[in-house]
Amino acid sequence: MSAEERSAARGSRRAGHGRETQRAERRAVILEAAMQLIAERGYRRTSLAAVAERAGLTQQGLLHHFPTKELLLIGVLEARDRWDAAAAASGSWRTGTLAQLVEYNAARPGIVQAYTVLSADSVTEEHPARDFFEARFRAVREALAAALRAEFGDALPGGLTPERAAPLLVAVMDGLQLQWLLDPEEVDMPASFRDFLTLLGTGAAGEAEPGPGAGEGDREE
Amino acid sequence: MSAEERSAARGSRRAGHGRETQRAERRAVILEAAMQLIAERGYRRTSLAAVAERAGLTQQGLLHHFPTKELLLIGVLEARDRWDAAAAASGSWRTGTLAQLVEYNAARPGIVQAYTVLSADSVTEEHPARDFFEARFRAVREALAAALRAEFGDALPGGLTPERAAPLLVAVMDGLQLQWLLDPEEVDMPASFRDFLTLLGTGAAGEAEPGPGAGEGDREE
DNA sequence: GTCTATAGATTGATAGAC
DNA sequence: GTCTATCAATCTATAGAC
Repeated sequence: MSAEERSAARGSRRAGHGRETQRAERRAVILEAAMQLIAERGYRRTSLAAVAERAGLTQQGLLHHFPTKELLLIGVLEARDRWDAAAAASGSWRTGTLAQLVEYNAARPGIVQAYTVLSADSVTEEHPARDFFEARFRAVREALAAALRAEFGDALPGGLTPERAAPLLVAVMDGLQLQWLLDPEEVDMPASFRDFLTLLGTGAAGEAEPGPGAGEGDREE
Repeated sequence: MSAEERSAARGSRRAGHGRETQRAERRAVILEAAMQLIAERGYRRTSLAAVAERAGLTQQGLLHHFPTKELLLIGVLEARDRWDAAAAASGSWRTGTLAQLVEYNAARPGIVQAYTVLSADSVTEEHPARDFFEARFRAVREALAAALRAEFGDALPGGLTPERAAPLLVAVMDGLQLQWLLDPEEVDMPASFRDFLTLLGTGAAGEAEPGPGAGEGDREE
């Protein structure tokens, strides 16, 4: 009975799926639970027991998949980068894509919160994610500068070089996220980001004020 | 003997200084230690015992001045706002003042780190500093917008209204701090901020490119 | 007002049965 | 691969002597 219950709880083994797949699914469930909790409470206040409970196993079962809390954190960060692949991995960035990404983030406060809390937490001494974020920010700035250079050449319409615009773009995105998380009613993150693109001169300045009565484009539903 | 030792350890009571002053000095020492440690390790990883040790008293002595860890945190935040009064309290903001503030911050990574870690930490659930930062960001945006309006009227040279520029200014400052803390060699925070002021059209655009060979002004020594 | 002592809870991690 | 049981450390906070 208990064996059947456990088997059922894990989901019936589908044909053609080997143990590798099951293992990966289990890890994915754990990582999802960990990301949710880190977003809710921060990394340090998130206990392994709480993650395990939400993932539907015991703390010790969790430690079988991620031997330490630090390795679990790194797993979460890598998963977020995978999820975020459109922004971090491919070199095919354009400013329009960035505006879409901000739009996308504005609908997912949990993930944004996990990222905001973790990235700021990582500046503390000997934080396990410090190297990760340092490398990530550098890579993002470089990829962004390269993409801007490919699109606009040596200078953006606003006058900045791509290399000087890149850290500002990243800063605006992160800074707006913080204000928006604290006060979503007051801060219109996508609109503010479009304002910044307009300043840079890379934004679709025409689209910034689409005019009233247009029946297409911005509809949500 | 022990009474004399204790009296000596606290510093001899100077004439004209009452108990109130001693108490305030004691509190200031504790707050300084707490801010240092929060900057180094974050709020949650900072134990009361560690703060007490650095402040030169026991954990229980500390709890006499700040009955809970949360009240200590609030004390630190209020002290930072007092220290930061030039930026947060007075309504006499101008963009030149902001550039100076960024410059000033660039020389004080400890305080910037405490602020960055705490503000991001505060977005987590039921964080004791959440209300503080929500109110603070709102007040800063409003004061900034009012100052910009007084200086430039309904629209900045770059085209934005003061109310739309304000959250971007705050975002750039916070976002640059994060990147700079992680990688001070790579990120020139004051220069990037001046780039942003140039975009806004409020910056001293002439100073932005002083030209090579100038013997004055930007020297670091 | 500061101390010693300790309560009371939670944490990350290990050992070993099944 | 997941479980039960448990450890050792650490934390915030309280009680009471001096």
